[in-house]
Amino acid sequence: MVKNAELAEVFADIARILKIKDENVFKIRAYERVADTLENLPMEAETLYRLGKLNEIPGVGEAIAQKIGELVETGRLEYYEKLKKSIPAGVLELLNVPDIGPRKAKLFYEELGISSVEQLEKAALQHKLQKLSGMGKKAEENILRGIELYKRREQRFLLGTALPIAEEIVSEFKSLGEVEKISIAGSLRRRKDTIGDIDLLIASENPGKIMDKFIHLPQAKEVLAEGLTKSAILTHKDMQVDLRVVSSDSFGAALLYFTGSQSHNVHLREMAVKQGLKINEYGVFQTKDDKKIAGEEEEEIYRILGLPYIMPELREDRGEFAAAHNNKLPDLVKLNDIQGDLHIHTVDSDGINTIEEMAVAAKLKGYQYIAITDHSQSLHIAGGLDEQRLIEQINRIDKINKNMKGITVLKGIEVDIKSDGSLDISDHILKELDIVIAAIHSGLKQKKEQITERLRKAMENPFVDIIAHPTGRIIGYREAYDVDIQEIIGLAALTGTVLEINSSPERMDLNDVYARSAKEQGVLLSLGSDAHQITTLENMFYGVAVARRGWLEKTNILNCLSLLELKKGLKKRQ
DNA sequence: GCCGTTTTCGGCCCGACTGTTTTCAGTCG
Repeated sequence: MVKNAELAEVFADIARILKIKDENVFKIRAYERVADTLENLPMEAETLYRLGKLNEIPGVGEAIAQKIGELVETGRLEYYEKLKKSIPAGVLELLNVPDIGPRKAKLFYEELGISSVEQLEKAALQHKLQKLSGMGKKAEENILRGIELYKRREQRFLLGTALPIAEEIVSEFKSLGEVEKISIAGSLRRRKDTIGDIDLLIASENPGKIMDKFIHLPQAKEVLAEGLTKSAILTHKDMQVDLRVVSSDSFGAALLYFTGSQSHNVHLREMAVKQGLKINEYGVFQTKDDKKIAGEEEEEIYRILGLPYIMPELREDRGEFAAAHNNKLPDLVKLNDIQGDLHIHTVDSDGINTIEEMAVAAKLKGYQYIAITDHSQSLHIAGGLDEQRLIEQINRIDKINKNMKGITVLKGIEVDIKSDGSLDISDHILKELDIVIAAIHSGLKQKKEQITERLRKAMENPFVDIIAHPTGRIIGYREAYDVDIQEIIGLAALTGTVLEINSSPERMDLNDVYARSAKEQGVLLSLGSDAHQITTLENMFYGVAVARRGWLEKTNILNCLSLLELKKGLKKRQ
């Protein structure tokens, strides 16, 4: 089985090589686009190939379909192998260094034989680069600086890491009188699960004062760039923050532009051209007389193009334009649509607060209910409950519910799916619970068929309501286990099992793409904070972010239901 | 290389900044 990620890498690589070979830019863009599409496709391209449906993937035409076929059938691609022979892999790596694009990479390789970042650094230190045509002293210095940056910030940051930092900076600016408007932009505003850098946008008539404050922020370790419209700093965590200042009447256009995504912007601008309009970061202009007709608000820009407002989370060019055109945009779920939290741990396993403490905190958040879902016995390391301790917990929760007003505590468990697919709590006990979530925590390296089979067995159990963190990924640390996610979604639909969007920022699992696919197949999703203490109940925010990026409405989410409706939505207990 | 309520061929978003240039190429978002 060839994974989409592998296909995507091949096409991204092809695009990079073609860049250095100075090929047609539109051909390059075609490969880049298809790489991006494949990476975010909910289905395996191989499956589509077998069904003869590759042409349904946007950006896949005859030539690329043929290449995917060759990769699937033979595991390699002759065209790609040939290309690779012409350019050393290290030269492609040079493209990852800021300030180095295809022209410079080619120049360094052809003139000086440089084929790795290390060699490039050495050549720069020996001042060999400045002698090349088109280069100079400053350009060489910038390359050394770029290499430094490249070494330090190769990784992406979790949404949950970047957002608090961004919000802290925003709040520091809000007190400044010169700030007319301020917003987070970029992928952070689109709530992607990982972020490359933080983009901020401010409307002000006094950019000098704004920039001065920016480069002197306590968070700033280093100033990377300083200008009147655009500056950049590096925080102590080596996170880059870009700030742009525009005038108030361009704020909407600038926000639209800096929020992206790139492909959303391109699509939007292409639409505008067809209507005799031009969009840039200053506004919308009529092509015939260059008259500005919008720019202050994002809403008016969409409106002029005949579109309803498109939420930032949807701006990925994954069908939002067609939906907007047909008035079929989803009414995205909001944080306050959430009526309760269905994945919570306590001191009874590896949490640090008691059931009562979690319940009181949840009540303060306005929840109607929470489910206590501690680990089960197989997870020794987490102090998982055996059947006796679970029964004891059930009794305790009954008492708590008698005394607690304003919130209902549901009796639950995060039951372990063992490596043979059986559960480590017996059915007659599970039957006594209000809600059962099942999850895989071991045997993560099993073959796809085995993992899929384990999950199938769990879903077919009449007492299992929810599958927790269905792919098992830990962002930046552990890949998802090998599972046929489309089969899981199909089985969820068939068995009436709910799939979780685990809201912990390092999981966010299911992710946006799969959540959307689940919705389209009529599967209900549940949002669980997976809180192990009071403070992480707040992680629900990140689950909502995934849900919104996955086009989910509140009707698609189990815990947007009232307690009464929730019980109807779960599997029936005999 | 893809794509089509303007096109099956001729298009394919738009501008800022930087550095090396005497008018522009390269890179970035």
